[in-house]
Amino acid sequence: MNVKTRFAPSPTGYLHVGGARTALFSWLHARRHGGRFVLRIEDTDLERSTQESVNAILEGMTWLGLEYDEGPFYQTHRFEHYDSVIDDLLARGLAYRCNCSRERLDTLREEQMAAKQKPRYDGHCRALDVSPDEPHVIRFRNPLEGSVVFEDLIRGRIAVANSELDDLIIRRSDGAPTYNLTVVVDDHDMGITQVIRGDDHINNTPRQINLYQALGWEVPHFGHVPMILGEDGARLSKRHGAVSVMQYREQGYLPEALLNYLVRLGWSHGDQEVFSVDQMIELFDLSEVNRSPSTFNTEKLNWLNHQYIKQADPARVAHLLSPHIGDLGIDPAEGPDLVTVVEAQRERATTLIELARISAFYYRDFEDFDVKAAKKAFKGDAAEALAAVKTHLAELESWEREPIHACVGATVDALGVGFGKVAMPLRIAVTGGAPSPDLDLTLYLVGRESSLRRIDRAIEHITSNTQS
RNA sequence: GUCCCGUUCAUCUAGAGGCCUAGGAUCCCAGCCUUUCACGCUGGUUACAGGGGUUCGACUCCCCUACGGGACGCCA
Repeated sequence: MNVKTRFAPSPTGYLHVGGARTALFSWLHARRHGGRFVLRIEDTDLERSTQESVNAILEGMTWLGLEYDEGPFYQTHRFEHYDSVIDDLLARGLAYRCNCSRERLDTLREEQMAAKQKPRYDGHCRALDVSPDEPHVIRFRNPLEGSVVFEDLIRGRIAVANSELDDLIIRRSDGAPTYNLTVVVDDHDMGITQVIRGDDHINNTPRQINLYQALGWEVPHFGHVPMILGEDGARLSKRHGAVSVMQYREQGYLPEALLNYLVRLGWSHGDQEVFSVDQMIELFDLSEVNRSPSTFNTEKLNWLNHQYIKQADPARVAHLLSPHIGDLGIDPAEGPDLVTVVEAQRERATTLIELARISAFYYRDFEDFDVKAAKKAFKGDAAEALAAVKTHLAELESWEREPIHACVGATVDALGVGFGKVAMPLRIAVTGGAPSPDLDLTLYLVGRESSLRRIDRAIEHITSNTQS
């Protein structure tokens, strides 16, 4: 069978992580089975849909690398088609006009709630033959008896009695079709074989299946993925922090890290934690997706991002890092090669923002010494040690790692002290206390001029502090 | 309220009746490594929601309860 899946967001906001994971699962299923992946924009709600949202969703999909084979299709471009389907249902008596007022519907709902019943339309207009000339909506004539049973790809068997369902509106009084109709028409027309979507749609599925059957169409398979909760156990929303996929890019996350985090949320393959996209495609299976909701955990995302920053191609990381360096007001061209800096610093940062921050000292003098580091390093004879090592460094013929290393060693020998007595103050003098790699590499990258200048600054700092 | 769905460490999860004195990962703690910070390595704390069955045996199957979530729109 030719597999075809889709992602069908409504453009009423950005692409959030929940939607992104649903899209990922859907995309993975298509890729895994050599099928096709369709992007469809469900914009039948004219009030809330915006072009900016469409752009934001497209941007998020692109950043994550979830490329689609068909689309984006827009439901607003297909209204004529939906109309013909609705007219057909009407002609065959499978739908009917209803002119119940909103007031009547409201009181009906209230009465049913008061009577501890599930609120639903009572079928008042079913046999009334409302005139097409007066204001009306079109309702689908849902079967009254029996039940709808389907085998969910993730949840297993789900059964709902038709007596629980009511006659849903498929065309509004303004003539616009509604979601439950358009989704069925589109999934059918586009040849979707597996409808993979959030589990907030589980309750819609039985009524949609009734629609498929009324239309004489083959019913696709359904897979409802559980939702993502915030750290407090409530549905993930803005108040939990970043929910937009693009916010993660801004905050210095790598797309493959987010993807890896998302794929492991509700799905696993034994004890494996790190998956390349190719591995996900090879191993992902809908039947292994969990049935319960999972909580979004930024700490684990951070760990994964750290892993990816460490193992990714340094040139690529440097490329992704440069805008963040720029945000600090630094031009990476005016200092050591950014790729080399990335290689030196990457195991010390969990995000690109952090990487930029701890790498700033290579490019410009830091403002202040880290208080704790300075207190620890600048004690005893630190000023003397710095003066001594500066003299040696200033005489160096070539500013390379080996000579720098030898130079520090020579100073240690000359002073007859432990290596740390010289190395510690020197490191803090040059870095200000930021995490840094080998001392000789650090000095080499910072450069001779800046290093010597900063040593002077440190000596000044120490003497002024001890005097006061 | 009614219907649908769910419930293993703080979090993500493994577990398809005996392999479970419940495994891995994140977080946290301790130690090692070390010229800073990290990386890395070693070790540690922490979980089968509760109650009934079924069975020689249940985290695994069934029922009930509790708790959590979703749906109940002329939103999607």
